[in-house]
Amino acid sequence: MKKILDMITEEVKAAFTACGYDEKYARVTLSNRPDLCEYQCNGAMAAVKEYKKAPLVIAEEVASKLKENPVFSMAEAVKPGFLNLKLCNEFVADFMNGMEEDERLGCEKTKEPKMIMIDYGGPNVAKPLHVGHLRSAVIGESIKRIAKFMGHNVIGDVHLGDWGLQMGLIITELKLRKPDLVYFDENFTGDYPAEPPFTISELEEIYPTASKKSKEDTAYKEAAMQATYELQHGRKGYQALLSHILNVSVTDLKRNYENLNVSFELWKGESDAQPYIPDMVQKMKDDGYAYISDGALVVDVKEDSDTKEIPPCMILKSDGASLYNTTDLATIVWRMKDYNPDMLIYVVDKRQELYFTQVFRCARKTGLVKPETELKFLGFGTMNGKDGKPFKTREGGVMRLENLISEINEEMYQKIRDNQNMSDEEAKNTAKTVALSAVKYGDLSNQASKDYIFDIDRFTSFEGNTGPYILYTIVRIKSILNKYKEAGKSAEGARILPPHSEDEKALMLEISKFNAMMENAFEETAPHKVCAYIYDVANAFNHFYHNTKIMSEENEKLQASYIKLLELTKRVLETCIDVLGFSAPEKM
RNA sequence: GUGCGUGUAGCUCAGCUGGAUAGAGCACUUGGCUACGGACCAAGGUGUCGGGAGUUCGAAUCUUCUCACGCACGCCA
Repeated sequence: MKKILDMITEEVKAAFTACGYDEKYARVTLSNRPDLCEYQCNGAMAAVKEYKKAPLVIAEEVASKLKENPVFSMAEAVKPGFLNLKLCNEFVADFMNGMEEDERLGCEKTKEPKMIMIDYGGPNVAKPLHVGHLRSAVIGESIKRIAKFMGHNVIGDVHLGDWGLQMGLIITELKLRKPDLVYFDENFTGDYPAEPPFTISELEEIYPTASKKSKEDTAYKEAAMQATYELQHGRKGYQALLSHILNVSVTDLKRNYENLNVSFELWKGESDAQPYIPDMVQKMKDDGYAYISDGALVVDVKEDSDTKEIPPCMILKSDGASLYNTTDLATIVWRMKDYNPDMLIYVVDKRQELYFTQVFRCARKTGLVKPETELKFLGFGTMNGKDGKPFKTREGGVMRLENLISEINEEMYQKIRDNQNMSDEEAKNTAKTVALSAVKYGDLSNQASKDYIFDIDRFTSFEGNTGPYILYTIVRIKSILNKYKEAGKSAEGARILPPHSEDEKALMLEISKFNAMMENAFEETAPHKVCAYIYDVANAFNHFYHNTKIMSEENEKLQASYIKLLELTKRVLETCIDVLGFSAPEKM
């Protein structure tokens, strides 16, 4: 389905042309004076120079042409040269019916599906998720869903931090505690046990302990570095341990992400990129891109247009070891090889922007990616507490994500239990659903790139621009639809009639923006646009709802039309919250 | 020091590919409930859009200077 704005623009273009003006002046926008009109065109004022006529004259000519057009119920020229437009009710109703009949609500899939890989999540194995991981997961998941909805092939990769000293530390600590384990016996040749020698909670305790020790004890640290080295150079027992660590950790991570309604197609880690490093580095050397600078192997990534000196991208440290850049580049290698993506999106803390600029340029320069492959850095801002400083626990420590979520679940549970008579079980599940909407909507309704203040009280409120408010609106619609059904009625096959009130028309006009909004949200990778849209729709619906008695409407056809409009509203809202990554309960 | 980002109502945020009177929510005041779910709705006022200059018929939006804050700037990730 065409976008409503495009349909209107076409009509206005025709009018401009018919009056002898270039159609480029016929750009139509949403009215910024809803009291005066629904849509407007400011082209007459811009056309003054070319045609040497008063803007009002031009606007009036076009307006009189448009008055003959059945699409518009009003077309008038105003003061300096504005062209104010209102849509004909029948036209709007047709558009609603078009959306209603389409399973995609009038939003066509892209004609050129791309293979898009999204790198988000970024947890470290053996370390619990903390609040710093929240944004990447929430934003990445939403971007993924928006892209999928638009018809692209999308793969989310969690990109585990499973490489480096942290593994050596865990092995070292474990060896100290349980030296008799077969993993430490270099002469062992049999099969290693299938059962891991630790639980997730032990693992989560081992790492910080080891990390702390290594900072105080140099011998300990050296042992850990040695273990890391041996692990990375094929020591069997250690590799068996690594896979245990991975299994235990990933199982736990999956459970945590599931609670967030976040999932990944790929659970690859930094370690998966390691096999690609030697060839990649060799090729960079052979091609003459990589050279030694201050002992390290680097690739220049400066460009003439830079306003600032961009340091070279480091490929290997002066001791020959790989580093973050190396792993990320090698990750690009396998991603291109296995999936040949048209676009790679990184949902990462915005402070890493310079790093990724270097990595992207290096990948492009050394031919790791196709010239047309799009590399996109989607940096997000910090999640701050009410004091405007990075979010911490009351004690000032790093907040575990799990704790944050259960805190919010609990708060929501209290609210729901007090207000609804439902079973405890049901209240808990509903609370989880609503709490997730609070967290995600609270995050996504802000622009990703900005820092934002995580205010539990505000996010969990049922009033205002919040997730719960959106859910409440959906639940309310469901309730009416059920009542209608319980009354033994069906709106099957009914048409949405032209609006009977200003409120109803306003709701329709809001709804009609759906396809344009979704397309835009994808292009700008901007979930907050989806939030803004559903908030507008929810508001428009509530106005309409408040002024229109639906169940007591006696005209059956009109009532069926209302029901259809409600169903459409519900579908639109549900589709939107689905791409945002949460869902609505039946009751709340 | 250099570069990037941010600065809009008391608070939290939209708007930023130039348009009419700069918008929401929260908070505050007032009014409406034995309810198609009042967790709602209606009404009320709040602004040197950080500041100056410029471009333009027209600037929160574009250019430039400037102030404040934040972040990043080769062997961490």
